[in-house]
Amino acid sequence: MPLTTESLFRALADPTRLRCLLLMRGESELCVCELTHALGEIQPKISRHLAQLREAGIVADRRQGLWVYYRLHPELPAWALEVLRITAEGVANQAPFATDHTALREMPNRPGAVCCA
Amino acid sequence: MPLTTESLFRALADPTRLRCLLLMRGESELCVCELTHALGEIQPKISRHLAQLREAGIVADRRQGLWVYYRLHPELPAWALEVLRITAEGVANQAPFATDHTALREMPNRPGAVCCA
DNA sequence: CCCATATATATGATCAAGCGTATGTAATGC
DNA sequence: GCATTACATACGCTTGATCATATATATGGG
Repeated sequence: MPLTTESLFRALADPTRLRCLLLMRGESELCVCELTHALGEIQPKISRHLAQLREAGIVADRRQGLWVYYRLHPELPAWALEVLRITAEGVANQAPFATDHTALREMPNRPGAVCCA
Repeated sequence: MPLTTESLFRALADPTRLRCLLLMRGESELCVCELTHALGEIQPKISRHLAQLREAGIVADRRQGLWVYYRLHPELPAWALEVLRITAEGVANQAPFATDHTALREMPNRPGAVCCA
């Protein structure tokens, strides 16, 4: 079932989901605890929104050990990626999007960094 | 109050509103009866959605005689226009968006055409 | 097997979205 | 003033979104 405008824009309409997507767009993939830390939200809230994005076909997930990594779905249509790109540029200087990337980079003990450095 | 990602994407998430916006993007401005006819929906439904778009600052309206003409708000930020452009291209061949433009052009007695031709 | 960590889901409550029908308002012409 | 046309809004209803808290599941290490 292809991605509809309704399902994409409904996903982007919630700031929590949009923040996650814009973070994933910058990094190759992110686990739940990284997103939880970067956004400063509680884990069940992040997990529920990620489940919605997964069910809509907007993100893909991959389990590695204890961690589940999320990334933009590799088969996302080009127009959806363009919408994300335009949005990322449009909100680059706005809260809370602007601070999410720095909060992520300042996170201690990031799983990927710990085991693969 | 500037347009937020939340208010824009929430507006685009409803197919009725998105169809109206993509039609307005192609024409200079459209009155309610033109949108009602093009979409094949009842008038109060169109009117309620247009009110939401107006309150969100996404469209502007202008009364001329009996008719109220709606257009994309002239102060819409560039990134919002870009999102609309990408979306219009992405769904150009999909129902119901593809047929809306032709349904509009085949409408008899369009107000603008009647009085100004 | 038991425990700790990471993530997912269930629960119950609150709040907003969207709908069709009915009615209100605004402009025009007679 | 009255009727007509165009548009807006109120009402009652149903459905769905989001949340915080609590609990379940999964993996890896002792």
